Amino acid sequence: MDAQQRKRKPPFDREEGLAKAQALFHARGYDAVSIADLTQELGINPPSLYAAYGSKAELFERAMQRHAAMNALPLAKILVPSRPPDEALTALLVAAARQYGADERLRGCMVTEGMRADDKAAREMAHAIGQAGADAIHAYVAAKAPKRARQITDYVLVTMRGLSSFACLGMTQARLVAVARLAGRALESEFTAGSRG
Amino acid sequence: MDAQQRKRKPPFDREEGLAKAQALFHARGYDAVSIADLTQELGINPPSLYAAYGSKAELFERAMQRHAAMNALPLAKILVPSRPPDEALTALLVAAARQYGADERLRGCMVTEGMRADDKAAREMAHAIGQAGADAIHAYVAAKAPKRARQITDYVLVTMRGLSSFACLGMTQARLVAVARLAGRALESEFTAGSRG
DNA sequence: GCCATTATTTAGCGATCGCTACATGTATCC
DNA sequence: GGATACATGTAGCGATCGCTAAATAATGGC
Repeated sequence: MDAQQRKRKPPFDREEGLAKAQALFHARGYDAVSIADLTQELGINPPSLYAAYGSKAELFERAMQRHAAMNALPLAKILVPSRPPDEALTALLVAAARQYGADERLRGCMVTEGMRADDKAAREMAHAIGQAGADAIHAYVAAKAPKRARQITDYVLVTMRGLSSFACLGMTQARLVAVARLAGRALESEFTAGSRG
Repeated sequence: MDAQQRKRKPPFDREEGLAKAQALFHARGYDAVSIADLTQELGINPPSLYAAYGSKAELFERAMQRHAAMNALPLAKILVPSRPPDEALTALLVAAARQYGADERLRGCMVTEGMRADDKAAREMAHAIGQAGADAIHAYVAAKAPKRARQITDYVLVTMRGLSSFACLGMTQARLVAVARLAGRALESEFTAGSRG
């Protein structure tokens, strides 16, 4: 350590850093991404990260919010009330399958997968963010089949959860979409008047 | 450390220890269970654990094998060739839903959830063990609808994966079973001669 | 009795975890 | 210029991770 001076880089781009963190968390999941991974990817040191984002959990939360804002499925466009509900929900499943298998590195649903993190705080953040989407689907279904809304919503969410998991496991987009289409067939007779209760 | 003598307990029961480890891994998942958790639960010290089971990953593998041997779904009894295949596969989904939601603490499928562990070795062990079940289902389906075997098998596995995840998230057994039954409806028209492909 | 084997004990290894104290540098106000 | 605010740098905190070396106690063969 001779005549070495400490150099300082200009302040780093927080939005760009958040985008990189989002990609890392999405690709590997909350628990498998360390602070060291993040600081290396963002090209900064830990104090800068904490000054900018507060903590690993808060950074994860902001990354999920960014993901939800930029990559969320267009529920409002897919679940239009004028559409036959079985067709609309099938379209939702297919759209999810497409997105979950679209990017080779960012597979599955970041929020949905986050719900199964080992860290409790991360889990709860993911659950809170995911609840909004679940509520939207439930509200749509309830308008079409009030008595069976919970079961149908459960089914759609379970299928999406399975699609996300298999996407993370490497299933191709084509196979995911084929599964989504087949899954939609279970809904075909669910919205006819008085069907099954 | 006065006149304190080192006392030694009798050798611990390895099978009982494996059972306890199995429960721990099932309840919390591979990554979230530490060696300290295991040694405390088994009432032993780390060297005893390593002498008996080799490593954390090997212990996990043996726990999964034990789980598969004792708690596996009775595929051979459910997927009997004489049964209508849509009915048999629905029964499989329902049986899975029942099992995944049966025990308050041991929710979901240990093997299936293990496939998503952060640790690579654990993931691969779970994948290898789970492959046997997937192959069995595929073989059954292929005997009934060779051309659509992969898609139908994918659908069944995705649904089971979703059921396991939601079981881990706390969904009641009744709701899981209802989802399984609804999921089965997608299969009703898949095995009629020449349907869709 | 006596040794070899086996299983336990205490104690701690090196690595990594999330996170932070403190000093150094730059920018902004006056 | 000088003071203040702030973001960066180095360095390292205490805790936990999976795992193990070395010493001690029980066991079985002879």
